Amino acid sequence: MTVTIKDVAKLANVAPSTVSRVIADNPRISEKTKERVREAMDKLGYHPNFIARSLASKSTQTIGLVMPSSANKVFQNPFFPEVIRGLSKGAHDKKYSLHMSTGETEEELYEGVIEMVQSRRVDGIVLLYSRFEDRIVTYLLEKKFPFVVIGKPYKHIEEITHVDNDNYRATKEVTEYLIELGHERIAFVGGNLNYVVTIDRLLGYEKAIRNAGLPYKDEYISHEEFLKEGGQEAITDLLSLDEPPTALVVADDLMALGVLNKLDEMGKVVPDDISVVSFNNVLLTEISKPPLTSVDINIFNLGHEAAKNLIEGIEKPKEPIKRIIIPYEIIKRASCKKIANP
Amino acid sequence: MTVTIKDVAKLANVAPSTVSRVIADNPRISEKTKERVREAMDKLGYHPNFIARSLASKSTQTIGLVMPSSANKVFQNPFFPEVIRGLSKGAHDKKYSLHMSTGETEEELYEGVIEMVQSRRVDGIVLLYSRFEDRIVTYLLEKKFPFVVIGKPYKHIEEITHVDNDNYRATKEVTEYLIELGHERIAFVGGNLNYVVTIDRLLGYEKAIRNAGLPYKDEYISHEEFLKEGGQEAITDLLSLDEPPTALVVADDLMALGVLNKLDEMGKVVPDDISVVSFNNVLLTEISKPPLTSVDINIFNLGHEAAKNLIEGIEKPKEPIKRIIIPYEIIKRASCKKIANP
DNA sequence: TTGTATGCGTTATCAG
DNA sequence: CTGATAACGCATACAA
Repeated sequence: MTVTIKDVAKLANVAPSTVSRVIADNPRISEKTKERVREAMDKLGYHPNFIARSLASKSTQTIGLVMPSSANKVFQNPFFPEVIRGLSKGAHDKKYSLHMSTGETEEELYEGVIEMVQSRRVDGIVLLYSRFEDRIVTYLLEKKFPFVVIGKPYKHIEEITHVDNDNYRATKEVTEYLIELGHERIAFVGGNLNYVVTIDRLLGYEKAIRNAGLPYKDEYISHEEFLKEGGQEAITDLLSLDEPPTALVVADDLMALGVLNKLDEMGKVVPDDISVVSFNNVLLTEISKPPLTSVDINIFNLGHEAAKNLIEGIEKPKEPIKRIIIPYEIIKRASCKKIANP
Repeated sequence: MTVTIKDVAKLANVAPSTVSRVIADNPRISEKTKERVREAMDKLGYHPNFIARSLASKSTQTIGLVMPSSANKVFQNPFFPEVIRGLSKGAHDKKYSLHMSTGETEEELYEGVIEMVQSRRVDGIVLLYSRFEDRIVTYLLEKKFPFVVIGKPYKHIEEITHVDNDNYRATKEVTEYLIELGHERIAFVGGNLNYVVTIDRLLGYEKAIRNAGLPYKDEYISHEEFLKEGGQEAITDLLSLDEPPTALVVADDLMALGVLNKLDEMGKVVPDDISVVSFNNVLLTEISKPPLTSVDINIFNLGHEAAKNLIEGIEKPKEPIKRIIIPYEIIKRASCKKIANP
């Protein structure tokens, strides 16, 4: 039924192994027979069976993707399509393909990873996020299974190849930008504290505040899950302080959109009454009202480099652990303004 | 190094084939030996090798996903994470996993599909969109390879299992809703005409307009690619007509967001000056200003049913072609209003 | 430069 | 109920 290497061999009057070598473009085969074999392949419409090849060569040319559990709202963040686009490109460049781990809950996700590793379906894994105390990381480390994380690992930084932005510096810089605009009451609206990136950004914010000699107040720090639900309350709380902030550093564009919405509801005008900066620079920032000043963290490249370096690590197991820092850029739009009169 | 079925067999004092049967939970094996074998598996930390299993059983338990080319901006639409969530659930339910085809251009995408099929990496394919004259569909049909499309196939509807909404009726209904609110000048802002869904929605719109005895004007129909670029111009054009529309039917939430933005820029207030309805009901609709009235097409279920039915088709090849229609629901928010005085 | 033989880890087909 | 043994389709060490 299906045409195999043997059929090709027969037609081309060579041994199956020769056909195999032609597929691999082995230089020790003469051009003449290569040509003959290729003709036979064409004539029969032959295509190598990836499964068989994988079994024999013990390599799947596939990388596994681990996303946050799909039940999680984070999943909806436009960050993911974009990072996948980068991963896809990086994989495709080296003829790898992508396998998605599936799972609704944390538990299912973890099992999915174990399954991928044990059943040898993938040659390596990319974690699309970095959180505290991640059992998955512990497991992969222990198994010595090739993987890279996008973001900064919580622990074992020296042992894990990762692709990250300098979120500390980026946040420091963007906070300094607000300070330069004359703001002295700047609040930080962070996301889930379980993600390492949240902490990095918080620390950068703090550094800028302290460097400028401004008071670092706990009331100015809030961590709300996401969008509608909590994010909204956070804003209400912030604005009802005795000295409400005049500027907000929001850790994510999508969250910032929710913030913008809430501010509008409360009758606050951005940027006249309050300035807002956020992170990621996804498509939405351009079409929000007003367009958001946002830190472009170059999501595509995060994915691209992750795939590229994972594959290098797979193919050259002696490759050292790497830390790749992707540059960021502050994209100034219309959501920030010099403070009127303090 | 790696522990195989043979190691388990040796330890449990049975034949490898018996171990294989225990894995498959074959009822003809006595509980006693099953127990013994399972103990051995545990003790050795055995895990079946998926690749080997696939080769022997000629089934990969994997379904391939075909998304629009990643260069395309459509890729950024929150529709995709959500539909993937559904697919993921549907696949996971039946112990299948997901393989992503990668590719930046149409050409690469097409090659990716051929590769998936020929190399037998996947048992079936889900097309996450439906467009005109899709070579991929033609190819899969010709190869008689199992696949389902999300959306309505352009051709060969009777031969392709697909999961869709009744977009015609949904758009008709939502347009009628605007008519009931007193609107008589209603424009349609559609997306890319290459997608079948765009046409269905346009036709539903037309039907409602004609049913109500309103004039169907070409000037009220615009098709712009996406967001910023063209969508913006479309709005300018519409509003500079002699009889500008008082309501807009926009074919996609993300596009609607762009529209809202442009309207705001032009000093138009939604819904006081102009009403807007859109489609998909993604997360963003809630946090836009104003919150958008949107048709919830139940994206998750589109994906879930697609996976479910594809797998059924794979496992029972005699299964008939199916057409699954996912119900929709109009979610009324704050972007529509009774017309003041015509 | 090419062919032969064997193995990759399972499942499936026979027997018994 | 269980055990040999032959596929599955390809890669590779070893021969020639």
